[in-house]
Amino acid sequence: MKITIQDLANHLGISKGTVSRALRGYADVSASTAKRVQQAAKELGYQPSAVAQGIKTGLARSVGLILLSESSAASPPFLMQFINGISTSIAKQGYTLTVATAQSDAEMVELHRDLFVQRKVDGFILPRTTQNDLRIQILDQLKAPLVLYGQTENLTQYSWFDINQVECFRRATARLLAFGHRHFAFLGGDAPLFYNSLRKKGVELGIQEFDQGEVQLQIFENITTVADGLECALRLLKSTQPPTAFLCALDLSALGVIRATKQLELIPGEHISVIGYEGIPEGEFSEPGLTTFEVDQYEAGSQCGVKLMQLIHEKGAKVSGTLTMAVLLERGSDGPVRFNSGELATFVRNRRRLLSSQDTLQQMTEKSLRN
Amino acid sequence: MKITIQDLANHLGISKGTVSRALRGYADVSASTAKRVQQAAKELGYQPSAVAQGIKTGLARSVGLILLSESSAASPPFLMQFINGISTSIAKQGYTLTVATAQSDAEMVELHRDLFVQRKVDGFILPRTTQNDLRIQILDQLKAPLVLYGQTENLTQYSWFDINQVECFRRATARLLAFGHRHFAFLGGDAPLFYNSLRKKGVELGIQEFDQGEVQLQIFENITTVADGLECALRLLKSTQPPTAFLCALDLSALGVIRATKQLELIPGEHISVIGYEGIPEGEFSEPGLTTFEVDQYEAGSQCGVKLMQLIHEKGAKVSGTLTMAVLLERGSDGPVRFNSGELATFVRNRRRLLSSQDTLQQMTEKSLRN
DNA sequence: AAATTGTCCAAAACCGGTTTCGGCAACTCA
DNA sequence: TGAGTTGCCGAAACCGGTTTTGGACAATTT
Repeated sequence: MKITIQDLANHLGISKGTVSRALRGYADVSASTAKRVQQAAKELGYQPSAVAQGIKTGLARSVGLILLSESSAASPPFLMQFINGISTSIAKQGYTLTVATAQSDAEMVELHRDLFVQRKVDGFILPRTTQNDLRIQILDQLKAPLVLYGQTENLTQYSWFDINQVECFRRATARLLAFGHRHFAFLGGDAPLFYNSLRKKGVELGIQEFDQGEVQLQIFENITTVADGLECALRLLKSTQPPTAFLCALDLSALGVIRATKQLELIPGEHISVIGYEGIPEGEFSEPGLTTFEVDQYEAGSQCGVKLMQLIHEKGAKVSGTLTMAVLLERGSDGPVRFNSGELATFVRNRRRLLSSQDTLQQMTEKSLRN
Repeated sequence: MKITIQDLANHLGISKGTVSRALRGYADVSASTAKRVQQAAKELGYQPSAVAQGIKTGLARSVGLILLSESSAASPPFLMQFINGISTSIAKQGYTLTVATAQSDAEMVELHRDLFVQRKVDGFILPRTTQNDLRIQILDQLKAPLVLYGQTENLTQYSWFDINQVECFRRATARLLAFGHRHFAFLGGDAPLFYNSLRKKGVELGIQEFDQGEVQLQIFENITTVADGLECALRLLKSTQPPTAFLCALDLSALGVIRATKQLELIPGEHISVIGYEGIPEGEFSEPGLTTFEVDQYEAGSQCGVKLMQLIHEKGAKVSGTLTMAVLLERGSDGPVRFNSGELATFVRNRRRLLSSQDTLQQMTEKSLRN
């Protein structure tokens, strides 16, 4: 059914070795024979089996990307563009992307090991790096090529690509300080992931640079969904010392904060300020638009792919790290401070009284209508 | 570096053929030898190379999923769960998922051909099926196993999995008719894709069953984003014969409709009704929550994976189609009709007059403040 | 004219597995 | 005791490529 190199050789009346050398461009094949072979290969639609090639070269011509399925009740927004970037950048060298999902950290490690020892992939891209990443440990043992999307400790031994998140959050903080804000909340994301410490560090750095002893910062962790952000912001805004500026590690939680302001009939960008990070499409359509850092996930995937190709092909290739910036999208969710924390607390308290009296009014109206 | 079957055989002082047979569970190996081999394999961490295995069996133990990158400025919301479903269901038989992206339809077809001819994958899952799918044509020629996620014409020759979208939209339409709505808009999605015709058919069927000659239906196509839905709904609501019920092929466009109502200060579920399809997470957090059909993408991926495994392994396996239902999530965006189309038009007209006079007022205020 | 060099290709070895084949030793049965 | 089974395993063939080796022949040099 499928045509093999032997079929092609028979068809041309030459040996399969010659066919192979002709197709791979060796010099010891006459130009005329080479042309004849290439012609015939095209006509008969012959393409060498990647599997058979792999056995001699020891390469599967595929790279692995393993995702934790648990984390993704909502799909990681970055996924499609990231995959697209990887896939496109490695396609040039005939590589494809193998995607697998693990249900737990333990399975994650196993999967990396198995895929590599079974030669299903030649290397890995590791997103969502942690402080002490178990995947890195096992892949180190196996001497498997890897590229990190994100940073970790002891970075010098690995190739990696990342956004300068410390700088992003430093700038975001400086921006809000310049707007006059003095009471901050940092809504962190997945605590075990390295990005979280970087974003937090950026905030702390920004405040430290300013430092006049008057700045308040409250820090929260594991605020990863809209619901989390909503709940956290509601609690804070109802407190006696509410922050006037919310720095969110993730756009999703920032959208939750905006939703909380809606419930209290506060206006983001006016009564309070919110800045997110990632640049998910929904941020453009919230009311007001979410000020955030837009990350180019295609570029990230692409760079990771290129770096991994270098490690796999150029033996003795140096590892390399790259840090780029995300772009600040200035939309409407942040702005000059209007209330300080105390004033905001009072404002919210009055609003809630008003709202609940409206509720009561509405309940009374409805009740009277039902009777 | 990597341990081969020969290494293992030498280590045990037996032939590699015996090692292979022992590991694959042949009966003509003594129980004691088999145990010894398995023990040693575990200790030395030997796992057979999938590449080398593949050359004899002719299988790559991987299935292909090729995505059109152009379509995904926003990531297809379904992606992560779908991938998770496929990956998990095929992992049992040692299969992995190969994901590639194409930039155009032509490249899409090429990629399918090349990946199969090069034996990088043993079969394909085809999402986003069209009426006359080019991918199917080429894979037919190659006799490549395939499973459709979605339907197409001449379904009997293929294995496929799909949601009964006709029935979903028939029910949605019947529901809105029962609520008293008589003026409908159907906001279709990608016109070339087969799902679009199915969802439209469901709407038409629902209306036809009811048919008292008084129902109006306006149909639109290629409304695939929030922005599209917003723009389309604004235009419709400002018209002289606005629909009171919006049936949206996609949740994203339904969210756009809801946003349009916000701009006009209409209340979805009260002044108009909106129903979506897909069950994206954002639908839960809109105000009001979006009534929609929730599709289990994990299940979809899983079923596609299982069907494909059957086609690849059980030779002479029958093709099979499966149709399941999505679950209607009754949230707040639809409800009993309040205005008929004419009344709604008047209502909107008055609202707009009011809003623009507010705008003018605000402009005047601002102007006076500036002076 | 003989020796050397260069060109081109067939043959064979190899990659790491799987599977078939055949043979030895031990056992069964008449 | 001898023929026929059976259990177990080594040897070898095979899968579809790549790469090395070696040889035939022509062209060039001496």
